[in-house]
Amino acid sequence: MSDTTQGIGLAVSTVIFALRAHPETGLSALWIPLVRRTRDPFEGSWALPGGWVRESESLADAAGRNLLETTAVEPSYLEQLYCFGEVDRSPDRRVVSVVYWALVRPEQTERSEDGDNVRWFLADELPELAFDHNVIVDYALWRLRTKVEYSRIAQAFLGSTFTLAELREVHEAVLQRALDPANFRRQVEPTLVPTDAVVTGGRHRPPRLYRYDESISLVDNGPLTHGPAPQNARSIA
Amino acid sequence: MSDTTQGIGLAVSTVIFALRAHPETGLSALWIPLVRRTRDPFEGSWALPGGWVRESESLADAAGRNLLETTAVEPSYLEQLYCFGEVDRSPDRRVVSVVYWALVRPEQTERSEDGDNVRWFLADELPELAFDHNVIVDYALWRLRTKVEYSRIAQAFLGSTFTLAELREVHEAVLQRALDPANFRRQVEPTLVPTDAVVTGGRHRPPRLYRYDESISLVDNGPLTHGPAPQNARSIA
DNA sequence: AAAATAGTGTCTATGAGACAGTATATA
DNA sequence: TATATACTGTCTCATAGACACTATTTT
Repeated sequence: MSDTTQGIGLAVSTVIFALRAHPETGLSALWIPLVRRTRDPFEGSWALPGGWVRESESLADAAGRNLLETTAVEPSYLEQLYCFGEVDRSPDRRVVSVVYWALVRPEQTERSEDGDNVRWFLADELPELAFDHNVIVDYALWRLRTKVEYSRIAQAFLGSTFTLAELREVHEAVLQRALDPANFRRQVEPTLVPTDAVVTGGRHRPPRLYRYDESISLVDNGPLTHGPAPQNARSIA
Repeated sequence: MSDTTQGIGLAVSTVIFALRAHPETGLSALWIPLVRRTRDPFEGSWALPGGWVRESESLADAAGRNLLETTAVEPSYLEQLYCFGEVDRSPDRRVVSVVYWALVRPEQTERSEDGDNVRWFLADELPELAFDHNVIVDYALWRLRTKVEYSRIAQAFLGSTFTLAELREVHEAVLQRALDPANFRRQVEPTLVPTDAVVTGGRHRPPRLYRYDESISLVDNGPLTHGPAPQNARSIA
């Protein structure tokens, strides 16, 4: 273990997911914000929001800060995705990127409208991105879709109360297939707390509002969720 | 995104698992090799094998190289575990560690006997380690145990051919509980290829030898296993 | 009453696990 | 023949999915 005089740059990038209507089908779909690069390499290309890690901040903090700076959005869920460190992934100097993925609620994206340098894209219809960012997004999508099936992260897309139909819509948007309302109810209802409120105004029987069961964590990430040490997931209510 | 003049050290560490008999029960158990630190911080403490990432090697290559250097062992399975980057995890300077975990076969550990600076420990009975390495091992153990239940990585602990009893013993050692031989057979046999050979010499009916089904990958890591981009898992036959 | 969604009941297929029973080697 | 493990058969229970049915609101 010799001394370190590394010229390796350490960066953090974030794949931010939000749900919005698909412009054609009208159904909910996954969107992610990208930033336009203003310098080489890949000047003019779209890329994931990111930046260098500061010496005084943890990786998760760097991800949160950068996310806030570039898209004015606070996540309701944030988790480390993977650390990308191939030698040639940046054409000039060596860069290692710790990538996080985040889920945000619709109201959290309101302050972040499309500008010249930030634009929201359909996650499944991205242009060619800078660096290896297409692969990174594909991996993040795979992780999100896998995790929605065995955890309760879908709730991070919704507000503090929601109907079962709304929660089902989130699952359907992420998994890109219709789910049976009856079976879906039986699967998720035990993990929710019913409120006394219902939603009136529709032209049909008013559905009940539910809220999170705080005693059940959204995901099980093993020892990393508890304990004093590095956190890999944080929920910001 | 300002210029980078980071003083952050980028290191790679590896949690290496092998199966050996438990000194008391005699059953197979998980062991990991640790190295004794020869300098501050934590001089004299045991720590995970690791070192600085060189500018010309990928993270996985750095893990493989370091593993070979410190324990003279080549892994049959190697996967990125997590990137640890809390600010205060090293008492002097800032260090970000990309941690890998590896599985090795018994014959692969023969060249790596215990010395003054390398010693194998029972994974569930470790002393207090340097840095945050106890947390890291706990997380690696959790990941291994989780993954054994839904993938076929257990085979990476065994040679090219093996009996169902041997494979079951691996699962039992990792999961720390007995498994029903009949049910275990039905679960894993469809993923194996039977050979014509059997093992004679025991005082009972000779069991058949099986080998890997190469057409089924040991794990499903989504887009990262395929494609041209960063690999997060490699199987070295 | 018609329409639309909320919510319940129930049947079937599948897989995990418990455990009895049969097969084939060695001592 | 005794014994030990290999291997097979089968029963039960829990869960996922398909889908029929009832409930309750608005128009």
